[in-house]
Amino acid sequence: MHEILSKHSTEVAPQLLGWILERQLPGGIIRGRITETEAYHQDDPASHSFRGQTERNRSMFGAAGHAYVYFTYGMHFCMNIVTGPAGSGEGVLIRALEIIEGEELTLANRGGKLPLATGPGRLCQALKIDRSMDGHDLTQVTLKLLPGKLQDHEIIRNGPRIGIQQAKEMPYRFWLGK
DNA sequence: GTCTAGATCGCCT
DNA sequence: GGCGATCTAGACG
Repeated sequence: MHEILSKHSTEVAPQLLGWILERQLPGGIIRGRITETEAYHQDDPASHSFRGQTERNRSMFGAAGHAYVYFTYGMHFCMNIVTGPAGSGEGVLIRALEIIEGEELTLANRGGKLPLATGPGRLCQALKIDRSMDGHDLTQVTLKLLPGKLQDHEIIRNGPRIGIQQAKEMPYRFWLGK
C-alpha cells in the first residue's frame, strides 16, 4: 500500500493526479494516467458514506488502497480509491484517465466510442470495471495503482464537484491544467 | 455549439 | 416509490 493513501481524501485527491492505473485483461494491458479526481468523506452530505456503513458502501469503510465500485443510474459503474484510516468512510472518485497504453483495447471496450475514459462511467466501461472489482486490492496485477508525476507544464486546478445535489459548493474536485 | 429527455435499477426514505 | 458521485442521442439553430 502507498503511504499517502492513508491520509484524508481531500489531501489524497490532488496528489493522485498523474498517477497510473494499470488494468490487465485477457486481451492485453491498459494503462491510464489519472487526470481528474473528487474527494468524498463521511461528514460530507454528498458522500455515500454520510449515513454510515451499508452493504453497498462497505468497502469505503475498509482499508485504504482498495477499490470502492458502485452502480448508479441503472447502468453505470464508478470507481473510488479508498483512503484514510480504516473505518473512516472516505474515498477518491476517479473521474478521468488519459490512456497511455492499450488504446485499441480500450476503444473496443467502449464499443468504438470516444472519448475513451473521461467521465467516471465511461472510465469504468473502458477498463471493464464493475461490481466484481468492489473491494479489490489495488496492489494486485489485474488492477493496479502506480505512482506517477506531473509534467513540467502541468498544474493542479480545483473547483466544485460534478453531478451532486448536496454540498455543491465544496471545492473537492481536482484536475490537471496548464 | 447548447439543451433536453430517456435509459434503467439498486438503494434509501 | 423516488431518485442518483451518468452517458448518449437527438433537436435546435
